[in-house]
Order: sequence, then C-alpha cells, then structure tokens
Amino acid sequence: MLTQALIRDRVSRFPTRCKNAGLKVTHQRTAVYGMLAASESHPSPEEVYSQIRQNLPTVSLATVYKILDLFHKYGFLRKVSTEGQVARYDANVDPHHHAICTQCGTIKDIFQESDARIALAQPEVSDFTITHCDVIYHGLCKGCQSRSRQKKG
Amino acid sequence: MLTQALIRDRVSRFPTRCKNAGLKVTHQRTAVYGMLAASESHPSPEEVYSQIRQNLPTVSLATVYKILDLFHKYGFLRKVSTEGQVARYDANVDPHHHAICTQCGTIKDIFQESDARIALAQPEVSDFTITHCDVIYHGLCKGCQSRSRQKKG
DNA sequence: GTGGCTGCAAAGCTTTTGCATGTTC
DNA sequence: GAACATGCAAAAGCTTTGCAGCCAC
Repeated sequence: MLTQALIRDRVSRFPTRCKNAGLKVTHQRTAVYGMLAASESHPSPEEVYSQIRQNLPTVSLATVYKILDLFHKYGFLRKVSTEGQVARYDANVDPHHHAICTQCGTIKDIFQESDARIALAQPEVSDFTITHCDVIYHGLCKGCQSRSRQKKG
Repeated sequence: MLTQALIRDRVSRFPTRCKNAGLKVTHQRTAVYGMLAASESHPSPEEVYSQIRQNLPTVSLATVYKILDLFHKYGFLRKVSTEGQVARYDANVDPHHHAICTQCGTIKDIFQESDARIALAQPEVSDFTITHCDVIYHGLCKGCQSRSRQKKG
C-alpha cells in the first residue's frame, strides 16, 4: 500500500539519487518523479504531462518523454509491459506483478509472495542471461465487470 | 520445438477455424496465418507484410494489420507484451513464457513446467477476474552477450 | 562559466480509418 | 448477389530529434 510516509521517503531520496547518477536536479525532473512517486495508477507520459503542468505550466511533453526515458534507464522507474497500449510508468521498482484490465486499461499492483518467489527467480533459460521478469495478469477489473453485467441483464 | 508436422497441423486446421468463427478464408488471411504458424521469431506486422508480399505482391500493410488484429481477437494468435516496442505476434497459443533481449529485441519461447504451473494459475486478485497471464523475462540473448564481451575485452 | 537540460517545432514511426472496389460463399 | 474483405490514401496517434536558449552546479 502506498502511504504518505512511503511517498515522502521516495521523494526525499530523489535529489541524492540524481546526484549519484550524475543527473541535475531540475524542477521538471522533481515534478515528474514526485507525481509518479505519489501515484498508484501507473500513469502514461500524457497523464504525467497534464498533471505536472498544473504547477509547471511551461513544461513540454517532449521533456516529459525525455525524463521518463532517462529515469527508466537509471532504474528510478519501471515501465509496464503492455500488449501495445501507450507507455505506463511505475515508481515502485520493488518486485511485484501487474494486473491489466483488458477493457479500460486500468493497471493494478499485485503482491503475491508465492508467485513472486517463482516468477522473480531467474530461470534456467538457455542462451539468455535474465536480468528481470514481468508477470502480467490480464482480465476485467471490477468496474468493467459490473458494466458488462449491466449490459447483459 | 516447432516441427514440420506441427506447422502442417496448424495450417490444416486454419480453414475450419475460420469457418467456425464466421470468417472468410482469403488468400491474405491464409498467407498471414501460414507465415506465423511456420515462424518461431514472433514477427512484427511489418515483417509479416514483407514476407507474404513475396508470394502476394498486391497485399497492403493495412490489411495485414486488420488481419493480425482480427486473429488476435479470435484467439488464433497471441500478442507478446513488450515495454513499448512494435507489436509482435505468436501463432503458438499454448501456455508458455517469453524471454526478450533488451538489446536486439529477439524473443524466445520459454517452456518451464514449474513456472508455467504457477504463472498460469489464476491468482486471487481482489477486484479482478483474470483470464490469462503473461510472463516475460528480460535479459541479454547469447548473441548480444558475446557482442558486449567483445567490446569490453 | 560550462555542460547539461528544456522548450519548441518538426519529423518519424506505427497503427487506424474511410471508402470504393473486389472476392468469398 | 449479398456480405464481407481488401487496397489505397489519408489521418491519427505516440514518440523522437535537432537545435537555440536557459539553468543547475
């Protein structure tokens, strides 16, 4: 669960992490990271952009793209694997899985110890050196379930 | 492993599957399915297009997109979840996982019984009705490993 | 002060759409 | 022959790029 304390913790570490990586701490970067650190909805670049624009009206979408890409490269963010939808980012880089709604695209974090242990173990894959693993469950979220029930009934 | 017998089997079932689904059996559809059924490389739409164009020079890329989307909807094909690269398709819809090379994008099928059993089981996810699950391993393929070793050494 | 970062505008790719024409059943 | 599929061209995303000016350090 995402608590206020956890958000504060992530955000407070951000400047140091940037410095350690040799990255400058700009308003735009702080805003992007802060927005994602406080979010559980796995926002798209467009969503990050329109959110941070409220406090930083001159920011550009291209910059948001550049920042997201950079943070992903440096491991500050995780990119959720989807079947071809727009990019979605997650500031929670601790091992966990995702459930994606086939209908509305909602992404929910899944923390399941039994699954995690196996899926995050590095399997014996011939000819491949595994660095990390994504587990993505596809299905219908509660909202879309009740919506489709209404249509039928 | 993809044997000639398995390819023949898939291709021979194709017309019946179309009819059962109420889909017309056209040259374009047969070519797209045949190409994917005989492939282990998880081709992109563009790759399917340029391949089948050799025997069907008038086919259009838009048609390939429409066919791939249709086949995916009807469950003839699986779409591989990627972190935002181009779409990749797989005619093997039996349960299995994928390993994707971070550097060159090569996708390899993974058949691991212990993993499969767990990842394909439907977990207890509150507020979600799970229909299927993707497990994607990320890492370096053999080729890219030796290439990066050469650079260093 | 300098190197790195941002904003802008433009381009690049992938994918989708609308419609007239052609094909399957 | 009717319904459905295709091909074309155009548009619609999403994402990247190049470069002049700006800002963090």
